[in-house]
Amino acid sequence: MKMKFKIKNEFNFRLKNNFSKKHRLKSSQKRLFIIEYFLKQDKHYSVEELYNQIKNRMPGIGYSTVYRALKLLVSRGLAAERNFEKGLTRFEPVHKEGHHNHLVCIRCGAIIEFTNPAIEKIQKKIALNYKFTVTDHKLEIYGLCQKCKKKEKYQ
Amino acid sequence: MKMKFKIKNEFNFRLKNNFSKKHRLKSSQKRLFIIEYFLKQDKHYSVEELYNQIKNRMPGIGYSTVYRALKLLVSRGLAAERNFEKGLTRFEPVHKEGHHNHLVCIRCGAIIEFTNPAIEKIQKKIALNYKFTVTDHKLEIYGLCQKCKKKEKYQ
DNA sequence: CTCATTGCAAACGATTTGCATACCG
DNA sequence: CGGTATGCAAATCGTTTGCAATGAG
Repeated sequence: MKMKFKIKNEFNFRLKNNFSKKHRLKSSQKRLFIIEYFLKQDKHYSVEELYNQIKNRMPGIGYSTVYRALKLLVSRGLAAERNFEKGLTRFEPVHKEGHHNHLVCIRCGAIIEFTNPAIEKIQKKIALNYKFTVTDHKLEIYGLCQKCKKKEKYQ
Repeated sequence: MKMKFKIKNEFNFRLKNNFSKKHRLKSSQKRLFIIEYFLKQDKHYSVEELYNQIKNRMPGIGYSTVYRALKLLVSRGLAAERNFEKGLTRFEPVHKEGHHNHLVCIRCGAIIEFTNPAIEKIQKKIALNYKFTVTDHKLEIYGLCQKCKKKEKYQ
């Protein structure tokens, strides 16, 4: 059973181009499934989390296959690695520019992305000030989300 | 040979108070040496880096002693853990409030701290907007520092 | 003396890799 | 067929801990 490669969106388009053409990858069934699932979910997965979810939907899959698929996406600029918690890498799909900011709930782990032009602007100014050429940046605000705040109250 | 505990600055003052009194730690010679060295240098050390430097100055010291001294500082609020690179924890002295922002050179690893009231303000606004209670935040700008930019040119 | 601290080696958890096998075009 | 992708188990790397020995008050 082969999987047809449909160009549903920009992701798949970029995948097709980058994978098949540029690097002559054979885009196996398994890899495609992992990648599509990951991109579709659009969450911040650790390798293990993604592996567990994929495993249920496609039994027999190996941890390293998931791991390597994610690494592949990173190397092609289609995913980014994050280190919210120490000792654990999370992967997020790279949709577009500007998604470098996160609100992270320290209790339930919820992650909210946001963009803010004002902050971007200030960052550029600061970098300029120190004569830095910016390649990347990230802003993370840690705290309690609304839900967890309420829970804390009644404990 | 015993080491006298002099109150040179706020750090030592807090150390003395927190360590000796509150927790009845015996502040051994080795631990004091590590802590003083770490605080004086005021850099972003990994355990290993600090260990290597200390080892030269105080042979026979063990890795875990350095590790535990750093953890101790963190638990007393005198140091903070950072995860600039993945899989590696760096420790920085906590001098005062507001030092949560860093410029990190991706080539030479140089780290510059900075504060910016405007950014702090915007962060608060964003958190409020999502009904988050902020406990911590960090902003990291990655790029090439002036020196490394020049080097790149002539390679 | 009593309890904290230390060094070592071993345990740990996440990440990465070597290799034989399966898969793809 | 010739090279890529996969699964497994083992290697790696940073971090953490158990424990017997040492040090401090």
